[in-house]
Amino acid sequence: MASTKSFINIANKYDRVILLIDMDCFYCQVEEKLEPELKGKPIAVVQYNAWRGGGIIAVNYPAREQGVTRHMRGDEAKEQCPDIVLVKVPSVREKADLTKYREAGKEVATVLQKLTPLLERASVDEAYLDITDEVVKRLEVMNQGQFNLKPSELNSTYAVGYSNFGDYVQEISSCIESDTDEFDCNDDDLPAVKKSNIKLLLGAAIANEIRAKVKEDTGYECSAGIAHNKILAKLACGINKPNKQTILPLKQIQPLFSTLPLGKIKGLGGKFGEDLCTLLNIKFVGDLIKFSEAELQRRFDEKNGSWLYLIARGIDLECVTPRFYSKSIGCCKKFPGRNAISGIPTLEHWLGELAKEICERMEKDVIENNRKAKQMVVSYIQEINGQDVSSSRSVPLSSYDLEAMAKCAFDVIRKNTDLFIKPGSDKVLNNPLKFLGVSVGKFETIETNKNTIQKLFMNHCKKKEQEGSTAEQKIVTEKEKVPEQKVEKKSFFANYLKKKDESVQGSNNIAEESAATLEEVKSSESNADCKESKSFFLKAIRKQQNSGVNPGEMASDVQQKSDGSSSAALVVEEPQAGSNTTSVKGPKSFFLNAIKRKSNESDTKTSEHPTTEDSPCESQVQNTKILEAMPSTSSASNYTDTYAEFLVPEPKEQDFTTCDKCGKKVLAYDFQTHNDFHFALELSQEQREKFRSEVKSKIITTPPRKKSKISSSQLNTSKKPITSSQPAAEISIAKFLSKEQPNVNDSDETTQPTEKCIECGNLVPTEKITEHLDYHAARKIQVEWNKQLMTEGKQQSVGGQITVATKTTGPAKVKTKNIKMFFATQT
DNA sequence: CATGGCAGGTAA
DNA sequence: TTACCTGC
Ligand SMILES: Nc1ccn([C@H]2C[C@H](O)[C@@H](COP(=O)(O)OP(=O)(O)OP(=O)(O)O)O2)c(=O)n1
Ligand SMILES: [Mg+2]
Ligand SMILES: [Mg+2]
Repeated sequence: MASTKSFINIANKYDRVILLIDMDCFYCQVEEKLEPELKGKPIAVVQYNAWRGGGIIAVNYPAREQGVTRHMRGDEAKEQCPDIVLVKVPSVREKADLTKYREAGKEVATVLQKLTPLLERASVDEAYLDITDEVVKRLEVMNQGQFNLKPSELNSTYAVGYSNFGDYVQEISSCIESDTDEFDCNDDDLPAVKKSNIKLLLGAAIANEIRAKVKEDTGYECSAGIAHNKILAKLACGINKPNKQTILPLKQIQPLFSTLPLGKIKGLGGKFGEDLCTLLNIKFVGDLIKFSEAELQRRFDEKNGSWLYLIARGIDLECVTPRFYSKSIGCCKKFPGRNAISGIPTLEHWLGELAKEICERMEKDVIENNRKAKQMVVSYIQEINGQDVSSSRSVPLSSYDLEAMAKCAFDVIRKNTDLFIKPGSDKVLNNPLKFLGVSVGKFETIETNKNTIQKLFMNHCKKKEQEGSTAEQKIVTEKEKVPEQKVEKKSFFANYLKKKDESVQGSNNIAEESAATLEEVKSSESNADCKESKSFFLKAIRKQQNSGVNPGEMASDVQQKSDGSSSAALVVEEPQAGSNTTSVKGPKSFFLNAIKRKSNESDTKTSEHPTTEDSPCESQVQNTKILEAMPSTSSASNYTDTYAEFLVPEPKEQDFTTCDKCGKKVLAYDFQTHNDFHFALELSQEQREKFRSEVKSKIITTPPRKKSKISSSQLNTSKKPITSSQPAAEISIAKFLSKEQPNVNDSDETTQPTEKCIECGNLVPTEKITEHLDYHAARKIQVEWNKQLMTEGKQQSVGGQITVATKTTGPAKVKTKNIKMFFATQT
């Protein structure tokens, strides 16, 4: 198994152009799209509004203006902003269900994937895109004299360090012209540094196209960061939001870092970042630069030390690893405080609910992605002697059956708990559970008899295409490994599968996992075949169609090692996926009692249950025979009481629930405990005494109250200082310091081969021609830019054009701004 | 007792 | 493999 992450060579540190696309207030946008009347109003998305109005997990921008933030309770938000509309996350099976946001995220990612092969989803609402290839192509087009970048393509773009974006563009050309400010870049004298700004600018144009397409296809708005690596792209993205994009130019990194709190860097926002600040007595990212790599490695560890050393310099070598689908499917629920699960029937109930959700999502996943999870992980937190102890156990997963999974999860917890059942009882847990989680992962592609051979050939054909299209990589040996006797069929399969590829592409069935790895991808970039005016989108689409493979591993010429990347095998559609053994709803029913009783008695509980009695699982289970896998659960006792409050997912404004047993009014969030109390009452007197005495002793022996969490196996970690050093490359930057047009041969010191520039007719050393052409490219950008500025007087139309480009009907801002404002001033 | 429900990555 | 960290 390739260890997920891979890294580029440091020599290519500035070569890539990376985008980070992050949706604006994503869950809110999802809700606004579903309920368009919400647009423009302040809204927030909450889950579980019963307690203090629920917890806010997303806030739209109008609401942010009024000071509403994530982490607030719904009630606080109402206080802060009385007009706010609180939208609830759907509750399914008495727990928050995030399906609609996952689906929306996938919809967006699908658009991105179509445009950019090398995509890594980083969360439900963001993705990294490596667009180096496309940028390089456009650069070549520019250098051939077919210039195509217009200022309007850089609408909504910002550059860190420039209050007016036009200044940035202007400076790019003057920078290349006079070259003097390459001085402050005491970095390697790489041509990459010179190309940096132009590449980023082209990246911004591409980002704009991508964002426009996302808006067009999905209706959602997003922001983007444009930089030479993932860390900086992510950082940049957050600087201007919403619906904006931000370039982080090389030369603005250090100025930015000098006042940027360390915690703003992804990965340093937690304890590690805190430790860093304390141990090194620093506050800002820029403060890191004074430490040698060796010292950082000594104080932390080798890996972190090197990483920090580079980060301080704005360098991050992590590849964009192509990944569209998640590696795991999980769900979990907390049972805080007095909601802790203390009865076995309650535990069974919740494991059943969690397993049910997992099963449903897995069934969708198997159809969509043609893969099966091979492992299940059960996580839980139990309170032991007043301390929260978290554990997780993994088990091999062979069946997708709800009951089997639930029973398995139950057994896992039981077997890994020293004292599972309270002594003297058969239903009371010795250690209340405060958290339950079930997740599945370790997916493997389904190999049916039918498609195994097909895929074999598919992969084979793809490899062949790759070899043909990229470079002179042979791997002939591997090719010849294919059984000879099947050679005849080969062409047939190739054609057949190619067709398949195309149709499957459209439905985005791309599996990222596959075996083919190429050692070195040459950065030839000498392909002059693609003609000028072909659109980015057309090219992207054509690329996809040409090879059924996810072109990810080829996508970047600067990605020298593709060991961690994938040549995705396309998934063959399987019309009868459901007919397999996957959805066996057998007669065995571990939790039948729980489910049955819930159905039977739900009407006797607090009246208004919007329950799921008609769900196929339950009705089916009801009609099947009982197999009592868990003897201890067989006896009656009204355990539905123990989770009754969760059967009322929407208690509206009722903070109180009436207890059926004693008629008392009980705080809703105390109800589970209250019912556990009744549950305890039903136990024998003797058991109860025991129970109480233990509770007492617990209270007595519990000192002031610790909030610490511990794990079942305690061990102390110590640091491992390892040192190594690395010489820094020193290359002169003098050769970039010419005046006027750079690189032009003004003296005859030459035995060098030269070339006549198609732009200016000057003779330029052949090896410098690209660089020289960059200069012209930059000039042209400026000229175009200035043209735009010239017509400022009547620019209203242009401004309108630009703002209308996104088709927003909303508050028509910017209307009366002059053209400078068009480039958006930063705050 | 109170963000909660996710998901990915790493050390040991 | 498990516990923990980090971030959305
Ligand atoms: N602690 C968190 C953070 C975020 N989310 C969800 C809700 C968000 O809408 C979505 C994306 O998270 P972001 O951090 O990207 O925040 P938003 O997209 O909401 O806002 P922004 O415009 O700042 O990106 O993930 C969540 O459930 N819990
Ligand atoms: Mg977002
Ligand atoms: Mg995000």
